[in-house]
Amino acid sequence: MDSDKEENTVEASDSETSDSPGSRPVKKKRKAVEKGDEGENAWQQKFACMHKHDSKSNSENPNSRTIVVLQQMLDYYARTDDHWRVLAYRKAISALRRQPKKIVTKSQALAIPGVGERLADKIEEIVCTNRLRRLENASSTPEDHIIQEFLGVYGVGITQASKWLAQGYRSLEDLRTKASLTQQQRIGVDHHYDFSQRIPRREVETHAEIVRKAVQRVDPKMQVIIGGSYRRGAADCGDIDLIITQPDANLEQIRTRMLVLVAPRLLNQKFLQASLASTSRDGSKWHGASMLPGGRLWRRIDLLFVPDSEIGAALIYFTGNDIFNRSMRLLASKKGMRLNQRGLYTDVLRGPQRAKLTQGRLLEGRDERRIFAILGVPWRPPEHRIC
DNA sequence: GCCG
DNA sequence: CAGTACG
DNA sequence: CGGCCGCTACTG
Repeated sequence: MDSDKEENTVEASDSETSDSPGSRPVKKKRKAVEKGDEGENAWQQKFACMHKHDSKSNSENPNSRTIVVLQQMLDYYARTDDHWRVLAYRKAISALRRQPKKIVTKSQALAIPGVGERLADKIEEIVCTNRLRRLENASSTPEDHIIQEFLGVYGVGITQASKWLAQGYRSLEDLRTKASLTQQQRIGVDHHYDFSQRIPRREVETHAEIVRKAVQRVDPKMQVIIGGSYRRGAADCGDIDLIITQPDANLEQIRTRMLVLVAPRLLNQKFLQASLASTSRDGSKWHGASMLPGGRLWRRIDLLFVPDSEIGAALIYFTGNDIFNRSMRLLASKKGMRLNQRGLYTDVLRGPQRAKLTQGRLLEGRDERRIFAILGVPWRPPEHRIC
């Protein structure tokens, strides 16, 4: 679910509210690193993670009209399963959002990294005519709307949506009554309305508090950190992202406690309503739905189980946003490293078929700031990681 | 779609 | 394995 | 031209 459209951040937000170990402003000698790398490598500036998000870049943005139209074009290509084109549009829109002035001409547009010949033409057309003929030719057929609606269901991607359309299903009601659904899709269809509603920031905190209470009843040392768009300071969120961690506990201990003790209890007391995806042996996540006591809406809630040694990398991953993460990971790989939700590693040596020859050496997993520093990315507080 |  | 999901 | 995030994690 796209939870970050038009991300409105809370002003003067308490973005570091939650008890997050590893995110303390540790005083270290990373000054040289930051100063030295910033601006030094011109090519590195091309990565979105190098740019801090400007909170004024949403509604009062001079290019907002252009962005809206390009976004519709992006949505169209998403429906046609053209994900590389979608990626290009996302990057271009992101770059456009950072422009302080309105981009009017093709040459102005071409000067923006991420905008090429084709998109520059489109930008100029949008500015001049206030519309995009290509979009009006391609979009708004009934089939497009149906695909769009199907894609909004949890567990439904472009492949399944297209199949259902070909089979003649035309509404969520059709799916609910006639289609063969996986368990996830069943829940997704039945609660589509609930899941499409935004969650006020305050409510996210309430959900987290209930989980925290349950978790600390098992062990007071266990911690709950709110991630996702909440940690980026959003005023409302698409879902609830919680990191469950504990000092001096490994993943297996945390997972076992969560799956054996905490989750069953929360299900029993009707806070957790349904499980969508749950780790089995060596995994680390729980996806499902929750509802406040006396509430009416089911909310999507994701739990991530994280050992202390990986909390820094997990915080980066679970804070996002997704474009920021991909940018960080791409940058890491260009520098001969790998970044995932567990840590920053030196590159794995690979043989034929990318088979791993060596495990790769862990550079950092615990300290969020150090991962930034090693990559040469100036520290960005969560609210600046919106690309 | 853009970029190297 | 393909499909879908998470940030 | 090929790469575009993750040796990501779950489901069926």
